[in-house]
Amino acid sequence: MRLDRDFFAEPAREVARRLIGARLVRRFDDGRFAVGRIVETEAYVGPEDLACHASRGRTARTEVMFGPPGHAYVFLVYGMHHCLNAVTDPQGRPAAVLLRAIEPVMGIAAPTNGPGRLCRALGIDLAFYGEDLCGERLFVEAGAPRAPVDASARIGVDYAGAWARRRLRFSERRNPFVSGRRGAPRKRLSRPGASPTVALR
DNA sequence: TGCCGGATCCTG
DNA sequence: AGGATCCGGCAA
Repeated sequence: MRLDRDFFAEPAREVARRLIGARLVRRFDDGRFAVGRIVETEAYVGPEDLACHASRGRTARTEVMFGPPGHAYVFLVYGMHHCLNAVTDPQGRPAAVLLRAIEPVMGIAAPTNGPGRLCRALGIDLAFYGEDLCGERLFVEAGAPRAPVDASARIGVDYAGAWARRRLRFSERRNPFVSGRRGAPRKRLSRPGASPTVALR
């Protein structure tokens, strides 16, 4: 069942939590589909949230967040990567949920762990700014998480003071497609004098 | 009109 | 650990 606009009209935190396990569907112009289970999200809860772009006012870039929910807020970061958000909350209250990672289900043969990779894999760029997420090219189907949903601090928003510490990031526990530490621990193969205990995650 | 910084990713 | 790379926002 496809998620309708009412689903997105709820507070960003709720929507972010409920999107874990749902399926993101991208329909390309040639009719082919790409589908992924959403396994990681972040809530940007409103103008008072110093990590939310809308906290710096209503501008051309943030305009879509002030409009009706269920539309795409896409922006460019670091000059090369796109990020896909779903606008949430009732119209007039600017808030959104960043889609950070999906688990490939169908028609995906590229990394999808991380917001930039997700957009690249699905062919999403600034042309999708304002796209209706209850439309034909991009939509979401209901689905439930398969494991407990963890809440943690959002990534890359250290500048936001106390807001950076709020646990507004949601991820499906132990899902390997969640962004962040990939595969084995970074470098620590053996520490001199370390006890021979096995890897500690 | 110019400049600065970023909700990231990849390579060395 | 550092560089790529470019758009929006704000200062001038």
